[in-house]
Amino acid sequence: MKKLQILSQQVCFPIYAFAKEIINQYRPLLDAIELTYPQYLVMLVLWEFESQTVNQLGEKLKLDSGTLTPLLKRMEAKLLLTRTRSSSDERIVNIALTQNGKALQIKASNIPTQLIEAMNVTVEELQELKNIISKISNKNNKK
Amino acid sequence: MKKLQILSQQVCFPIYAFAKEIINQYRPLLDAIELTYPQYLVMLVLWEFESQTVNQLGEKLKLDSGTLTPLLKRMEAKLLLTRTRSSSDERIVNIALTQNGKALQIKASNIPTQLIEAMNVTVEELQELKNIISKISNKNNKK
DNA sequence: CACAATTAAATTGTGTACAATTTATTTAAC
DNA sequence: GTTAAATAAATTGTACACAATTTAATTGTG
Repeated sequence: MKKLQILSQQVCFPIYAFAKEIINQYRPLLDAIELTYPQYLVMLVLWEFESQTVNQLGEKLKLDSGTLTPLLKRMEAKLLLTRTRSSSDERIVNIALTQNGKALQIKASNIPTQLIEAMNVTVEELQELKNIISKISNKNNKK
Repeated sequence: MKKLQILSQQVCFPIYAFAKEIINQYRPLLDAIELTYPQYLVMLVLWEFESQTVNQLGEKLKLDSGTLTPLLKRMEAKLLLTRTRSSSDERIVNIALTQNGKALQIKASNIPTQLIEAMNVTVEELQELKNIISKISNKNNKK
């Protein structure tokens, strides 16, 4: 049993470290458009779906309102998006892109390619990684 | 190019989400011994190496002193470890386990097995994941 | 030997991440 | 139709994570 309590034997630590490494590789690219990685993820969703509730964003990005509310307020302050209470249901806050936010998509368009270059990986390798993760994740989502 | 700017096409987001998922799966197990995941990683290193400098811990865990200093102070407050300035080089702080810290290894011994059970994965799947990550990571470490 | 360069931690400041609670609104049950 | 249950965000509090700077000690060079 003791063998499982050694860092080099850990199977989860490399994933934790690799996820951080990815975010660190994104950092200089995202600095150029003044976004953090989680903020960039919000932009990806909004570029695709135009308008989203806080809940919808949270489901897609696996983040709760405790994380999203302040994050979205910072993005609102940067004039990237608007936060508007729904008139039909005052509990819901709708997040929508501003012109600024929409325009940013063009400036960000080369980031995916740049990241893959910076990480010195092939799309195939990342795809392989993605496949294994989704294989593992899906087992638990169908409960 | 636009296709690469869609969340579902992102290859890095699943890794980011999966890393968080792992930590969330660890949480209830680690709550029982009052450790966070990064604190657990520190314990793994110290169970293996007995004494480490802050730098050595940082290299192994890919964390800097800005993260480690307050984290180690919290662990010191919990009487798991001691922080002692090296007498031969006053810049260096040595981290060593207390009896409490050593004793915790036994209480933590079933966590790896419990985690794999909780995540509903096989060791083989995690090993496969680890292999791909190390294949990718190693390409960049030999510069 | 003095002093610049380097090194090791600590500090400061910003931004997640998430549990737990709170507030406000809506829906459901009686 | 009023109150209880449920829902959506926001708030509060704790703990990373990391860039940038600071502090203190050590090493290297002339």
